[in-house]
Amino acid sequence: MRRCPGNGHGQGRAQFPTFRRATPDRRKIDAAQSVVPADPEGNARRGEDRVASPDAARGPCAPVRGRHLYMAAGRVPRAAQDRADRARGAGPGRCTGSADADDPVRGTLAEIGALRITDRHEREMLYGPTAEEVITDIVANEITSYRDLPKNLYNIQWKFRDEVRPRFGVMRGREFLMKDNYSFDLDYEGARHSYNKMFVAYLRTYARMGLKAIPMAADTGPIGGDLSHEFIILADTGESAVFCDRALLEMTPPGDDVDYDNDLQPTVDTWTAHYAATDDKHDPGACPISGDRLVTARGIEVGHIFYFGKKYSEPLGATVQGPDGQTITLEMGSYGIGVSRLVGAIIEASHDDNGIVWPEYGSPWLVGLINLKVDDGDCADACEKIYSDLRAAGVETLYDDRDERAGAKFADMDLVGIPWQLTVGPRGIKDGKIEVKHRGTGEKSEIALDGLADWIAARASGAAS
RNA sequence: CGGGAAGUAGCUCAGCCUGGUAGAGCACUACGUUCGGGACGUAGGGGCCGGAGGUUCGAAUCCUCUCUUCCCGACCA
Repeated sequence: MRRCPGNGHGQGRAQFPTFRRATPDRRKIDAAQSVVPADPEGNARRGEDRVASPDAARGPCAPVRGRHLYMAAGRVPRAAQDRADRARGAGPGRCTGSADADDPVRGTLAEIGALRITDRHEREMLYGPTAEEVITDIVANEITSYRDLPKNLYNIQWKFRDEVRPRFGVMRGREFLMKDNYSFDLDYEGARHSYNKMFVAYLRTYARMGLKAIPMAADTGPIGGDLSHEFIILADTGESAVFCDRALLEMTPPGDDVDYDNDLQPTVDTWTAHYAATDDKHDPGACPISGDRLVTARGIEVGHIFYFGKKYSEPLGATVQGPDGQTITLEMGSYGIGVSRLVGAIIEASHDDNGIVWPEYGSPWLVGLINLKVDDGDCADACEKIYSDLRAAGVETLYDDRDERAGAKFADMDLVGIPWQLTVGPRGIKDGKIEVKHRGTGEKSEIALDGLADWIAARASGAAS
């Protein structure tokens, strides 16, 4: 991101998008910029994702064949939001920031350091710095038996911070989408197992998004606790310097055969056995590994997990009754993923000279459909059918029906980086065939229209979640 | 809150040092050719050079002030 020439001056820094300039090709950069802005009027046009000819952007009266790419680009963060909403079920998040300070339960929030403020009506309020307190309070009120444990609750919401200096687009803004998990266990062993499960799950989650995330021992910071790891991905444009053992780069994340009920400690141990530290923890004078094993790079933090025991459960009274009638104070941990910044991180880690290379996990669309000749009846009919079939199958699709040159459409589709490209042109459609291209590998093949349903079914079950 | 840069065409920039009334690429308009991997030719349109003072016969250019933006640091996912 740092080298992408955009609207920046001097150093050539730019906002999103974040792939670096590989060639000084202004056309790509111009196109990239057109993809960026959240759509100015796209809200009214939600639901269909088509690429438009520039004509469409001129005014409401202009004939609309499709919609300009940037109209659809607001979908990237929106898709993340939608996914989050879907995962959460309907309705707004339950966890909000402020609470009445006079509430006896909330009162204990002050004891653990929550910020006390007075609002314009001179009411005393407490600002919850994190959702830990709220979640803990919910559990304290709702969970009363050891039989309900262990429990793992999650909270997905946009968070807001008074960021001193917002920069790098979605990487560091005043608002960001965050997913947090909170584990509740009866004892330390259980809590440690919960921690390990999330540790492994996060390794796999990042791997599925095409990211090599390296767990690094981290400060527990304001959340507290005595066990914590940051998940950092390496990118030239990372926000901070990181140092780690070369061996970590060669390790393979756990595969599909992980059994989360087994003891995961050995797996965690192998990942934490090697040296890895961010610059604020790295002391060049006291580095335990030799220079030839030490990798110096830049990293982006994409997740942070904590074990913090009874820090919140104790003061907030999150207890259950055990089998012997004893009161048990719960052991807790929390596990966060920066969802919105992941969008930027993925692009940093996955791009080439032609643009973004979205992994299937994380891509705003799974399929890009290109109509090479929009005024050809056969092509248009085929595309409409394919488009509706894909949508019916739940496959998120961007349909490029602009009246543009073929080359421009291919290049734009590569730039946007959608994993699968379906190309419909007069040459192939005569024989009932369309072209399939995979963005990541560049491999192209022809498939028959008849067989498309199977292809769609495979895609729909493969990557959608 | 400190430090450093930049403001000139829709966009990215050159011109400024050595004052003489503004250029390039892309984008845009028209016509023709082209049309399955970001086409080409010809002809065009478009800028009171961020703002205000000052120096000068003359200021984008030199001086002063001012506004805005960007970058770096502290902080943080």
